[in-house]
Amino acid sequence: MKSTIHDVAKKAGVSMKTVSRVLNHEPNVATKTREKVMAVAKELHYSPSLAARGLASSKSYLIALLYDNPSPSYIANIQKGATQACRERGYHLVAEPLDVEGSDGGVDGDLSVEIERALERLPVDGAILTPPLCDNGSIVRVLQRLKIPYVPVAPISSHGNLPIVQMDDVKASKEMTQYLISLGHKKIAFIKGHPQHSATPRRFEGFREAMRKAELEIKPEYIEIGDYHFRSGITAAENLLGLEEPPTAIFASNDDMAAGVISAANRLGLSVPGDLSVGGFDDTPLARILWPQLTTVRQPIEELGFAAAKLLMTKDLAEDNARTLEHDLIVRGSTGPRQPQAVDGS
Amino acid sequence: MKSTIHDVAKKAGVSMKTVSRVLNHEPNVATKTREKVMAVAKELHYSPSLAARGLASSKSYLIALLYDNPSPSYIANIQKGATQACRERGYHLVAEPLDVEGSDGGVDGDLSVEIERALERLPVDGAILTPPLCDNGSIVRVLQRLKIPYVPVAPISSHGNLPIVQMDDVKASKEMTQYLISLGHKKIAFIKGHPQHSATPRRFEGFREAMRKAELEIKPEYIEIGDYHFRSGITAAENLLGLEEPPTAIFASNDDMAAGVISAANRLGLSVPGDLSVGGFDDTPLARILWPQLTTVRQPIEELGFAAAKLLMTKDLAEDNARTLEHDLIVRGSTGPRQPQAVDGS
DNA sequence: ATATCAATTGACAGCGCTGTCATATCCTAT
DNA sequence: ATAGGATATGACAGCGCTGTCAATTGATAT
Repeated sequence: MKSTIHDVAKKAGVSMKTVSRVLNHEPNVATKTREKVMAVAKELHYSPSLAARGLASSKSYLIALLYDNPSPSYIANIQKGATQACRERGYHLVAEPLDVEGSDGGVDGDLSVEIERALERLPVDGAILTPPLCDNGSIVRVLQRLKIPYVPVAPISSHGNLPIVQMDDVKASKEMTQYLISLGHKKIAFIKGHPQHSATPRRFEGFREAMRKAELEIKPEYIEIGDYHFRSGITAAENLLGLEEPPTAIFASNDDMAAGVISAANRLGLSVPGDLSVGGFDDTPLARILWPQLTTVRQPIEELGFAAAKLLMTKDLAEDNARTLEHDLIVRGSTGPRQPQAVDGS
Repeated sequence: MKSTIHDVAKKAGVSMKTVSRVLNHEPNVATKTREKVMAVAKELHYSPSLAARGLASSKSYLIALLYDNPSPSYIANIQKGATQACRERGYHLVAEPLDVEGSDGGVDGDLSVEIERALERLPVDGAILTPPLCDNGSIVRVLQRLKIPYVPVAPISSHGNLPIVQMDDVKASKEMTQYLISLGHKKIAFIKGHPQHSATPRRFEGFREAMRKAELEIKPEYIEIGDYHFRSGITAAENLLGLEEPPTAIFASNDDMAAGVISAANRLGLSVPGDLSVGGFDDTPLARILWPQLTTVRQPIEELGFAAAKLLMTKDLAEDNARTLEHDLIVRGSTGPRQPQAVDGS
């Protein structure tokens, strides 16, 4: 039933090695031979055994996606992009969820063991490291010791001169802020994310740059510190909107917190975007579910996954070592022009 | 660097075959020998090569997770459970997102080809089929032709006497309805999901059973048809709440629609749960983000993934052919006792 | 002590492919 | 026509493991 390279070789009247060459797109095969082999291979429904190939060439045609658990949709998108890239080249994506928190008490022993066991056994040809894993020393060390090439997605720090894929958080954040400013807002508040997260300082930096450039004051009381969760968005918004001179726009550095802001505003009887404009970041599914729908920044997540996988497979690992992909500012209903004080909309 | 079975055998003073036996938990190995081998293996950091093992035994120790794209969180949870099960047995999970919609115009040719190419090359030992794929004829056919064992997760139809894993939608829905009834509600509306989806009729059935059992009338105008999306929840709620005699509780058959209901209610100035109780289904992340948080049904998704993978690996594929896992009714803030008409709360 | 049988162990081939290196073929320049 | 070099092909070993089956050991019964 299942045909081997031997069958193809015999039927095509060539040696196994030649078939192998054709299948691997190696050079130095006569066009005629190549065509003949291709034809026979198709006819016989031949497809090479990954195991045999792997054993002989010590490659596995497998790429691991290492992740902890940021939002499910983030991972799903990375995974989608990566799988797509893999398909194009006959690779496959192996999912390896890790549990940084779970590995008791922060002693990084457990985690290393977990990942090591998983990867020693499975000789993947490369690994994609998503945040926050890409900044986890013990994981990176294991990878290096196992000599597994990896590509960090949106890491905080540089990884030697390893190529990384990322987006420009600073620029995106700046664009959102500038958009808010262009709507006439001057009193703009910002809600930072979790201090540990790599994007947090970058998103704030973008905000600052835009404000400075527009010569707008950043009042200290307009800067709140959140943790990327819905709840913290509510708290921050309550503080902000309780101020004597509340902001007319709030830029929350992710969608969940922005959702919190909208929720809080609604409860305080403020209309969005009439009384308050709200900007988010990430374009999660939530952004479209909210009412009004959220103006936010779409991260090129799927593209990041695609690029990471491709880098791993093509071993351009030395070429240019940071691929920055383009985001989009998605304008929806949660932002609008600043309303003149003390006058109701419409 | 990388040690082989040969190294272990030599160092332990036994044959390779014996080492192999120990590693595969085969019987008929003297306890003493087993321990000795284990010790040496650990000392040498030995871990078998999947490729070699696969080649020799024609098994791959790989399981494919085939999915289309219900919600990302659904897949993420299935994946998490499945990976966990895989780890316990030295297997790995390969993610294979498929695109049923995308395969042009519904001619199922494309999709078959897509999956076939992916799977012919990668001889997985089994596949987990998530909805809606498990009810897709062409996919099932490919799997059968390739002789790949598969376990459907929550399929509509039975698959011969193949084992499946599922939850009891009818029972869960009934419980939610009974809970609503126990709060004193009598005018309870139901929002159905997308007609194509397997769970839709089942969830409605549970609702009906509970209502019938409580001898409560199901007014035709209290039954709305949605599509599992937020938007349809809004529309349905607007219809329902615009009725002369509006319901005091709405049971939406998933969380997204329930979120729509809450949103619509808020906009109409109704308080939840004061004026209207709202129940959802799925316990998506959204359920905790809403305000008030949603009373809903937690599906045992992770457990389903775990069970499916385990079935595949242990080849109990004939034993009992439907594993029904337990759900939970999660009571949160969106439901409360029925308020006497025309009296405000507190 | 010896036959008998089960438990334990090992020798060896070979899974399907690719790397290495040798060989055969073709073309170009003399 | 012939050497020289490039191009195309093939023979063969072996990747690291497991299946088969034979050999050895130990235990039990006579």
